[in-house]
Amino acid sequence: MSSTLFVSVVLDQNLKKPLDYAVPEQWQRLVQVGMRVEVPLRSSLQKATIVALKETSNIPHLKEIARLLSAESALSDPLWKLAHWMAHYYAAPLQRVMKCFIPPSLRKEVRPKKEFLFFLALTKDEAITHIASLREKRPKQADLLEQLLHAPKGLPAAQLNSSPEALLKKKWIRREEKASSELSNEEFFPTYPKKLNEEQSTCLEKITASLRTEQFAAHLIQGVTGSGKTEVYLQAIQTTLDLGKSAIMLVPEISLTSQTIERFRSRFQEKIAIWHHRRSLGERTTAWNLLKNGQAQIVIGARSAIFCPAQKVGLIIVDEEHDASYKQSEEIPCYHGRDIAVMRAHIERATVLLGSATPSLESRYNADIGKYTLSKLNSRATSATIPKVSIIDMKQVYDRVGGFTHFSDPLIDALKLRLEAGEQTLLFLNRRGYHRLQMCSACRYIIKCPHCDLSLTFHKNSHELRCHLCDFSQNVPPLCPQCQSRETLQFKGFGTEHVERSLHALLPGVRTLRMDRDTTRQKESHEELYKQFRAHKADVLIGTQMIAKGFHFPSVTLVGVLNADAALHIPDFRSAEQLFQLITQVAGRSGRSELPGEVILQTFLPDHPLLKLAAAQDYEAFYQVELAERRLFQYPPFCHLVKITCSSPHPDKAQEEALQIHAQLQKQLSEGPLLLPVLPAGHPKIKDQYRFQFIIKCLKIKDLSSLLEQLTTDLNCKIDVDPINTFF
DNA sequence: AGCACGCCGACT
DNA sequence: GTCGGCGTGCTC
Repeated sequence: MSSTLFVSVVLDQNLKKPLDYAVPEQWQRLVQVGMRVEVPLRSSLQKATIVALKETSNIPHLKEIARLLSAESALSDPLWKLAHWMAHYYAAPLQRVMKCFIPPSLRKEVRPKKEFLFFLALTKDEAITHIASLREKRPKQADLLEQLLHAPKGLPAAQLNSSPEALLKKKWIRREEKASSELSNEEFFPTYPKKLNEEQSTCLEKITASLRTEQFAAHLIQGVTGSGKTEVYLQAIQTTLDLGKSAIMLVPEISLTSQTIERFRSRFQEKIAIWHHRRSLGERTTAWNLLKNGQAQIVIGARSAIFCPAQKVGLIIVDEEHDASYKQSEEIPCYHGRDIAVMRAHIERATVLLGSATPSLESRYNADIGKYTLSKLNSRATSATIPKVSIIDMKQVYDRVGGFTHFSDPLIDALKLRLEAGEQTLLFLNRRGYHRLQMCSACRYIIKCPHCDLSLTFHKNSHELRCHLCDFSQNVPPLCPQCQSRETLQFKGFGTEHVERSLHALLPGVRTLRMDRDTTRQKESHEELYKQFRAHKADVLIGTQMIAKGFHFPSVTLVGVLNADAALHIPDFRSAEQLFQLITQVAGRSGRSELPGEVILQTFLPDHPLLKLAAAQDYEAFYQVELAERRLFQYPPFCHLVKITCSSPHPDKAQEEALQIHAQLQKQLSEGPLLLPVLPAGHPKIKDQYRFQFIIKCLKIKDLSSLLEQLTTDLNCKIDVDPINTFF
């Protein structure tokens, strides 16, 4: 082993550029790329990761590394390669990329979460005596003793009514370390592999074959809702484990519920680690360690789970690969979890499995040109049939009723039938709140958020106006803020709250639940609502996007989409695709067991070809039409897009910066990449930041990366490679 | 003149 | 991220 005199390190704190340090003699043979170290910076010590070993450095008078924090590299070889690829492809500073690979749980050196259980250390009689004597002067201690008296199996600290210190000191109670929740003794009712139908087994055979080759292979499973994709996943994972390798499974944020996890736990028991952003630092450290030392061979998580240190990765699954939550758009690096998954599989010589009922155009196209192996699952695995879909022309309804209504007659009739039959209904409306905006009828003033360029939404439950971009809220003003007229505010546009209220007016006694961001603010409320509806505590579930995804409600037989055309008004190349996926997904909620399902799409554009395709549930036809459009107008998958956004509290400055970068790129770019003009973003102002942006089209990101990388270091802008939308 | 505040650049 | 330097603008 040669000795290293200098190293480049990336600091944990937000410093874009790597810094060089000298290596003290005793460590010169020990240092490695990926090691965690502590280095002096100005007057303090900072944690950092070594990113390069050097024999020379251009910087004079280097300071020395202060401490080695790990004995070896924190990242495996493949993960290092992946990190560098990411930094290059997404034109992101290595520092930001390292943030993904070395999450806060490691950077802060959090110890794995320890949970304690508290027990009574006395006999029952002793306890009762003590409770009596404590009751007067130390009521809290008495309460605690009493609580533990009734809990012979012990209680975790979180459930104790008062702090246990005093009683611990007296040795009246004792505590024991609980096995970490990851490897809990909780028993899961084990399930066994199900018999596959012909489509499923053909698909699984292809996957098994590529798993055995131990070479990179990509599969796309295009399977209608209920076609049994998950069972294929489960058996593919089993094969992976049998080969002595580990598996990573990505699921959309929203479907990471205990239902999903239990399904996997009951098949694979303790070998599973769970990885997502809502877990505490301690829990994540536990999961990380289990994977790192090979105790867990399966990890299930949202997009960030793709960076976890699973050993010897053989299989990576991306469920619902078209789902937008895989794309990180707000923060740098703006990566796509699915694309990282494919690249990681490539680097690890693993098999990657993309699954969806409505694959993204990109993935399906990759299958068409032979990059991915396509397997179709067309038949529903259970006896369930594909639901009947009808389109209702709301223009006619409007003319006949003489005004706006949420519910067309066919929808009301269908609803009533379900109520009588004791079956359930989903109503989907992609807007929350009560009224969308309020306008003064005297002066036409629209009440806007003071921090964003967006009208405020009226929420009836909390009786306030709220901004859906920054969560600012205020009371409803008694006068028009502009012309001071009284009682001239008109409310326009309707959201889920209004639908719920109207439904109660229409069908008195109907039991409803509402599921949108307002009712799912608390941590567990999402799952709580879901359980309630499944337990038939309500007849109708009204909700936004989030009710479309992944849930299985056996007794839902009707789905109403109240404004099926909403997405068509957004000027974005992906609108059509997103609408098709959304309608297919909502429709998939209906009739998933023996009962036949029905879907009603209400729209003001009943003749729109896209809606007809969506109603016919004809993915192939949709794909051909949409692909032709993309080819004609040069959009992905026929090119790559890069979105560059500049923001500033001053509108002129934001625009100025964007124009400057635009001009600079224009000058440096050769033929090929195409720069579209600088425009205000779809939301031109968010949280007091004005935003200007432009799009670059190019055939290969490679042609752009070196230029973009230069932007990240010099200028203040956000680069989004392969953005999920071009408008917002 | 003296100080508070915000902006900006450097940090090895 | 965090610190310090610098310029602006306000107060004493």
